[in-house]
Formats: sequence, C-alpha cells, structure tokens
Amino acid sequence: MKTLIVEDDRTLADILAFTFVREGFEVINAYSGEDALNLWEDECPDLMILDVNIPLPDGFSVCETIRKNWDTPIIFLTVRDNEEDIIRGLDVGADDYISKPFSPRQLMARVDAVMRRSSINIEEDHYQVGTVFLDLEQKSLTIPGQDPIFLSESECRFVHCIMRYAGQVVTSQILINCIWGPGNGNKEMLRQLVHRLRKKMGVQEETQSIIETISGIGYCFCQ
Amino acid sequence: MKTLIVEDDRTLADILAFTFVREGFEVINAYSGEDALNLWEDECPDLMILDVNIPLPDGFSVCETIRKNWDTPIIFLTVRDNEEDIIRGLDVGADDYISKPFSPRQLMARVDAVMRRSSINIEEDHYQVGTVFLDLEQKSLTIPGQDPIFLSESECRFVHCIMRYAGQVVTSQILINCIWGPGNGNKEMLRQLVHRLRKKMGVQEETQSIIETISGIGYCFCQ
DNA sequence: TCACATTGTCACACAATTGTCACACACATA
DNA sequence: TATGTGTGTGACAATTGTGTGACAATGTGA
Repeated sequence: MKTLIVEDDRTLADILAFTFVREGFEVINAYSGEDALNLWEDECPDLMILDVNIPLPDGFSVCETIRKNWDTPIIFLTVRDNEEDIIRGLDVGADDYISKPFSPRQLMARVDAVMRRSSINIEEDHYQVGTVFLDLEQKSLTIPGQDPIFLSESECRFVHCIMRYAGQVVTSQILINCIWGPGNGNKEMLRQLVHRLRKKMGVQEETQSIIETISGIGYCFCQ
Repeated sequence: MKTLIVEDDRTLADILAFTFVREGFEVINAYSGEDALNLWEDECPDLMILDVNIPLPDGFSVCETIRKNWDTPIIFLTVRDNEEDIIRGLDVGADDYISKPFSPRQLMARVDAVMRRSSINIEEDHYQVGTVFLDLEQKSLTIPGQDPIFLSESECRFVHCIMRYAGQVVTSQILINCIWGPGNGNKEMLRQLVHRLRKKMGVQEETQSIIETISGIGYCFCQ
C-alpha cells in the first residue's frame, strides 16, 4: 500500500512517515502542492494524507484537481476544530479529515475506515497484516505454513482488535470494551482469553510472539 | 475540572463561581491568602483564579509560594491597567492576567487559552517535541529510527512533565509533585526513576542525553 | 442423556515495577 | 587534605501485574 504524505512541516512529515512505515505502508513525501501533483502522477499512490496549509496550490486546490480524474482516498489534515476547513475539505472531495494534533492510533483508525469504505480494500470480512490472515466470517486465523486456527467469538474479536492496530499497543481497557462491551469484562477475563488463544496457536516461538504483552498497558500484535 | 477562586469581595466571588459552574467547572472559593494555600493543598485544583488584593498573604505571595512546588495554571485578577501589578504577577509565575472589570466571555477565553497552553487539556493524548513523540495513552515514547520505548506509569508522568517544558529546567520538587502527588515522593525516588528510564532508553548517546541533569535544580528535556 | 466447546472464576507461580539502602564518584569549600 | 553536598549506580525486598492450570457453569448438537 502506497501513501503520499503532503505536509510542509518537516517534523510532522517525519512523524507521519514513521507512523505509516511502521504500519507496513510505503511512503512518499511531498512538501508543496506542486510536488504533490507531480508525485501523484508519477507514483499513483493508494492513499493521500493532505495538509490544508501547504505552499503553492493549497490543499483544497490539490484535492479538487486530483478528484477530477481519480477516486483514490484522500484524508485532510486541519487545525483543531476549524469547521470551515473541514466542510470545505469534504466539499472538494476529501474522504475524511483529522484535526491536528492527533495520535498515531487516531490517524490509523481513520485510514482504516477510509480504506474500508473505498473499493481499494479487501472486503470487510477479511483482515490481513503481513502474512497473517484473519477471516471474520469463518472466524479463522491463517499463518503461512500452518493449519488455520479456528477462533471462538471472543477470541475473534480480540484478534480483530489488535490486528487493526498492528504494531501499536492496545490498552487492556479498549480490548475489554471491544470484546465484551463496556462494563462487561475485566482484566482477569482478558488474561485468560489471551492465555487460551496462545495455547491454541501452538508452541512455535514465532507464532506465540504474535501477541506481545506490554506490561501495565495492554497487548500488541507484532507482524 | 476543578477551579480555586481566590477573591475576598463576595459579590465578585459569586459572579466568578457562577460563570465557572455554568461552564461545567467544579468551583472552590477562598476568601483570603491563607484559605487559598490551605485549600490548594487539600483540593489540588486544576486552575486558580487569584485576586491580587486579598487579605493576609497577598496574591503575589500566594502565587510565589505555590509556584515553588506546582505548575498548575494561575490567572491573576488586577484592577484595570495597573501595569506594575501585571508585570509583578507574571514575574512571580502567573500564567496570565485579566483586568477588572471583565466580561464572562473574556474570562473564559483567557481560561481556555491558558488551559490549552498547559497540558491539563485532557483531550491531549500525545506530546511531540522535535522528532520525539510521547503517546500518553499507549505510554510509549517514540524516537524516529528506534523501536518505541514503553513506559511505566511514573516514567510516563516524568517524561510528560519534562516534555511540556522542553528546553527549560523543571525543578525536582515540581517533578516529584507531578509524578507522585503532594508529599508522596522524594528526591531519592526521582533519581532512581531517571536512572531506570535512561537505562531503558538504551546506550545510544543521543537518546541518553535527552534527559539532562541540571545539578542542584532538576532535569531538562533537550530536543 | 452424554460429549464437547466455550466461558468465568479461583489459586498459585513467576516476572515486572517500585521504594529503599549502600556505596562510588565529582565537585565546591574551608 | 578533609568535609559536605549532589548525583549515578547496583542490590534487595515489597508490591503489583501477568501466565498458567484447574474447576464449575452454560450452551449446543448428537
């Protein structure tokens, strides 16, 4: 998956690039509207992250120009709570927006949602990170070179949740809410679920370490 | 959000309280400097509105005393255009001032601005200085080119505190109060926390020197 | 009814985190 | 040189968090 990041603030551009690379995206950086349009033509990215405030053609114009010929997803970056920008951005064809400052998790959640809505993406009932494949309909998890692992309902929710944020930590509280709904689970139940899932996944070192524990915080899906 | 209002004129104090309550703040009233200092210790407010002209220790002394151990935002109330007061107020560590008389809207605008500048702002779930990135939710510290470092609760509070004042020295006392709360930590614990954190951050020179010791005063976050 | 999978709960072992102590070293001062 | 202060470092114990096995309750299908 190829992402074009259009951001003239180099520091923020670095952070963005870092976040996407960590998620397994290929990243191209543009630092002005002109750059963006040229690179768009040359590279044909699958997704664009576009700051409104960039030099030369501003974000809105860039978005408008591209939308004439493409329907690739575009996510806008705006300063917090600037409603005018948000409305205008969506108006010129952006798929979503995110207000600065934002956390990497917030950003990836938006990317996820946009990719899911767009046709680029795999169907809703599949999930793939690296070579690991989760089938939400069959509730099966496939790791190359192994037989598929069939998951129970709650195990499936757990895997789904950590796969969505692959490479990032997901807090225990978020997981509990995702699996059992707010106020219905607890840490003890989560601990047991992870234990049973790891057991099911087998003793292989590589497989075991897919679910990493981050002490005091939560769990993390590692490629 | 808890606000301590220090104002001996009961009428004005009531108006202030009303304004804050209407905005969803919890309000505590103090009518003298002594009151203010006691309530400060007991209630740990998130914000203080402080009239200069209050009995017993005056506003300046109160502010000075509190600033020795806390970095919670303080807004001064002064009579109109008394520049001496304003300068002296900011000098003893106030974050902003507002001249009497003022409109509730003016006041809340100042409060908003001060809260935004300080990290009390609850919505802020991450912090960025240069290329260093702190995720408060994941409790992770990311330096480009390195794996994220996962922090414990107290380590996270420490990093949060020094990152807020990046480039400035933060005194040991302020750090201790930020990390363990009033009367719960000591310099020995702080020293050990820094030691463990540096160890966790690895042997890389660049990474190590992010936390600089300022002998006899405290610590400083360097780019 | 029985076998079986799934789930919630408990008890216990082990690991991570934290508070405390002891000691080494650098530096300033008399 | 001797002394005191501030800091870095390692070791230890107490506390807290996590992994694991066992058991019972529930639901499902044969």
